Amino acid sequence: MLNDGKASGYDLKKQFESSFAHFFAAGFGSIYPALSSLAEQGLVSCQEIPQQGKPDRKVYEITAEGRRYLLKALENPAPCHKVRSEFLAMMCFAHLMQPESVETVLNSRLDDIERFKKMFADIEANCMHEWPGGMKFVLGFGKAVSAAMEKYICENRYLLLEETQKQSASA
Amino acid sequence: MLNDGKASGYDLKKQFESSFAHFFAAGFGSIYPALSSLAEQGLVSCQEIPQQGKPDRKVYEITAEGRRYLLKALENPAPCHKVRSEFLAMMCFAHLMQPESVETVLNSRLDDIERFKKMFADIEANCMHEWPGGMKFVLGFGKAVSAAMEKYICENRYLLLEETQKQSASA
DNA sequence: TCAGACATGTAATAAGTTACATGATTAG
DNA sequence: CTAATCATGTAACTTATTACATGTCTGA
Repeated sequence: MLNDGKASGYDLKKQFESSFAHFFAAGFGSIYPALSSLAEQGLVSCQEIPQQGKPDRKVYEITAEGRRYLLKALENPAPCHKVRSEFLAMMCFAHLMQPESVETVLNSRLDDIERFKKMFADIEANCMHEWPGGMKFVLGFGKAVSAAMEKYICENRYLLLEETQKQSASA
Repeated sequence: MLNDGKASGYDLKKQFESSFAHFFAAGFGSIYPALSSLAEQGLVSCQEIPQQGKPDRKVYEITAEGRRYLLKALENPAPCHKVRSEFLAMMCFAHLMQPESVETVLNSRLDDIERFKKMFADIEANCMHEWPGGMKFVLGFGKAVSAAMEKYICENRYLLLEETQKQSASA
């Protein structure tokens, strides 16, 4: 991310919460130690800007060595793409749940997707023009997958509810 | 998984590599310690079956207490669904890559998706009938999302390649 | 006046991955 | 004869999450 310009840990966190949110999570507990470690290795440099009332702002910038390192990292021919879904794990056992409980879970998932869609629209309206094609591709990917998930859930939720109904009727 | 019947760690691993592969990864290093810990807590019981030439087969079975624990765990109203994609992270920087390198990455992703699709078809043909609706929903979810990813990549890969071409032309 | 943005970090814990360690049987 | 399947586990290491710790400024 620093390859696209200087930033503080706080700035990066905001990116993780917006444009990167659909495929990569990171909290302060990962970001700050990572920046320190990168600085130690000489892959980024750090400029401290004194401030009143809050900790000094530390603005990080990628170095020439950092750029070389990034380029080498981009040579990985088969980067992974992993999903870890407690949601899907839970839905495997929908027949053990109360129908209202299944509804709640489904709706909360749909809400998450809705939030992503709003975020995508926001990003598209604001900062998309200044982005390279790669970022557009990645944003579009998120939109396409979100839309597919939403459509699938809406069209197939009956599969889950039928069974819990049967369950609660026999119980 | 033990709720659907007895199994050994080895058996569970096979499930993680087939029907669960698209939303939950686990290796032996996670499975065996987890089974031991569950047994210690009394949530599963273990029956050791002696064998020659290989370690005793340990068949685990869920206990009544384990079932109660599962039911309580299924009350979580907002289970998470996380994606961690080195693939998408890499594609953000496609403009820094060689066009052939981008092609390689894209094709390897497409191969992965193809493998998933074959696996889904296999599962559907074999064991699907005996499954509860939840498992069918989850399998269908995987199929829908895989299809959406494949379609998106095929229709939008030009976004990535245009830029690297420009890059290599100007270089 | 109260929430939220700004701004950094550490420490403890939890979780996950990888390598190591062993070895028979079976199908191609 | 070779690769895969069966079958278990531990130890070391890497990674990520959560809670803690602090405090100002701004807008509603």
